[in-house]
Amino acid sequence: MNFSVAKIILPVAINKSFDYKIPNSLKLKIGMRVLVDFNNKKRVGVISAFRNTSEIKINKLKTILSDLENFPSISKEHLNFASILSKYYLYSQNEFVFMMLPQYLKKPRKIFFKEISIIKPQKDKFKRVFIKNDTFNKRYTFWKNIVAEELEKGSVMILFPQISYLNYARNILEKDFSDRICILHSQQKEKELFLNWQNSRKRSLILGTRVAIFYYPLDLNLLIVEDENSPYYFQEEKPFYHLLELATLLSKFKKISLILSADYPCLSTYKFILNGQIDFKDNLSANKKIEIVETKGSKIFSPLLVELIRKNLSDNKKIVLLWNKKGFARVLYCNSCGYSFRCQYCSGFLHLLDVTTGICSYCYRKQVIPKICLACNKGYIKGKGLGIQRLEAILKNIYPDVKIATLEDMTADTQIILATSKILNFLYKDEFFDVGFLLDTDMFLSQPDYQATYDTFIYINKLSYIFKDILYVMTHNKNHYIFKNLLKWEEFYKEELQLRKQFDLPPYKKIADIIIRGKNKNKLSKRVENLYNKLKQYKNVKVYGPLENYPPKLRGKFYYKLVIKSKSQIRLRQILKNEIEQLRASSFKIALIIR
DNA sequence: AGCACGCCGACT
DNA sequence: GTCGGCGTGCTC
Repeated sequence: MNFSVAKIILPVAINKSFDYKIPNSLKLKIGMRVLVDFNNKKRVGVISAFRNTSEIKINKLKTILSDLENFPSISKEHLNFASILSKYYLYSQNEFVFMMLPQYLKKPRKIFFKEISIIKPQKDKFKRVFIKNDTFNKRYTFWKNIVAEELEKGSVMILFPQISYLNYARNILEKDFSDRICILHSQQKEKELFLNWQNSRKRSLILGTRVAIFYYPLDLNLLIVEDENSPYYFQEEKPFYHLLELATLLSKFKKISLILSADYPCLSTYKFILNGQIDFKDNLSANKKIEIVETKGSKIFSPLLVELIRKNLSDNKKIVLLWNKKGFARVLYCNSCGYSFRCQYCSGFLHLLDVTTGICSYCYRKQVIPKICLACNKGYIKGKGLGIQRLEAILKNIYPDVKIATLEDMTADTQIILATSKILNFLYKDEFFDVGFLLDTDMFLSQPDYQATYDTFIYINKLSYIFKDILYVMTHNKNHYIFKNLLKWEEFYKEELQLRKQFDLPPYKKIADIIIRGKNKNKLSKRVENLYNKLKQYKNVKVYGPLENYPPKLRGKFYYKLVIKSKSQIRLRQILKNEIEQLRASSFKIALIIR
């Protein structure tokens, strides 16, 4: 049948397609890219449907200018999935469709594809399994055969939290699947990503970061999320999705299996494991050596620690001291009038980067710090709070003959290395150290965030893989419940879940932080108040606020926060979608964190 | 989303 | 007077 009108999806932030007349000369299919005149600009659009009538007067319709390909880049199924996603994420179907197109295809290029016939494998069951083991290598040996089996019938996608991890895994997987591997991540050049995308359309093994899920091939047969507890899986900008959610949605939509693979599950996954919604395969872990050392007094380098380090040095061990604060001092103040240096654009204190430079902890703007206070003209500027650089200086005093350096500056003969949590990247380099000392355990535990204990648990356990001999965990508070079950993870998880339940926290209740920023503080607070009153009217949710966000001022803009709690994640997303979409065309910007 | 249009306040 | 920030409405 010959249709006269095509519905075209264009890259705009509204859930709406636009009707165009079809010229006789063109053979078009759903999902094809075409060139159209939209708002007096030539834009690439994607055909979503064919009609013979339009709600717009036929003589007002413009005509499609040209086709841009011989074979559709987007399938009907992808259009459908984009529509499902738009129901509760802060993006329209249109925007999701364009997320599924590589950048190269968003431009008006005419492409001739080699036609490929894709046979969608017959799948009819959504199944989730969690595979637990210490390292990627061990987990891989477990699911390698499943990948090989599923590749017989279609494509497999494995997602990684970071590009460095992806490259590390690629080296391992290439030995088994070299001819099938396609890599997709956001830092590839336009052309490169397009070529990889093209290769990945059929019977491929795709390795990618979180963006890759939008490029899934039609014959996708199995989805694997590696290192599933990684914080990198949360997209902190629009459309604010968590990859685990998206992976679950896609697997359900396509009725395929989802393998979650990590050293430890995230708490919400563990809750699903407990109630039987996720299968669980635990493979015995290696024995970890973690020792909790109670420290007393305010000195970081207590006599006990000094001796412990000295003993390990004399045994010729390579030592890493872990301290997660950079720079020299954390707060700069005048010892006479008490004036403290803050960033003029943000609300943050300046940290001392080197002898004369202060740096804002939020915007990284640098500022010269005078010796004498400019406020009272007589006091000297002093620093409070230890940064890793100051720690290095103290250490060189205690051990004058020992080679000490930071992780960035270390050489082969460095004996004591000072490192921040960045050291976790060594997990993907297969490099190990002998002995570790976690010096700032208490600071991790006292973060004002309900996730602090869980995050510390994961941090300590991940750290322990890096050390061949032992990881010493220094604390003033040995009675904290985290230490009771540091090596018995299920005990820890059960206790943590119980606390979360007791205090109405995730994964029992879903929480959204709505963060609104704007230049005009008064107008902003009125707007936030307004939104609060609207949100309050919904049933079965609790709204808190408005609160000043932390930091309350950043790069010259003010930040307010509303917190909304709900039992149902979907309901929460729908409410947010309703209320926040209306605020789009205002001078205020919104960020969302949903946990 | 991006853009034009129209309204109001502040200031060469 | 007019420049520019911001709210509103439209795009086939």
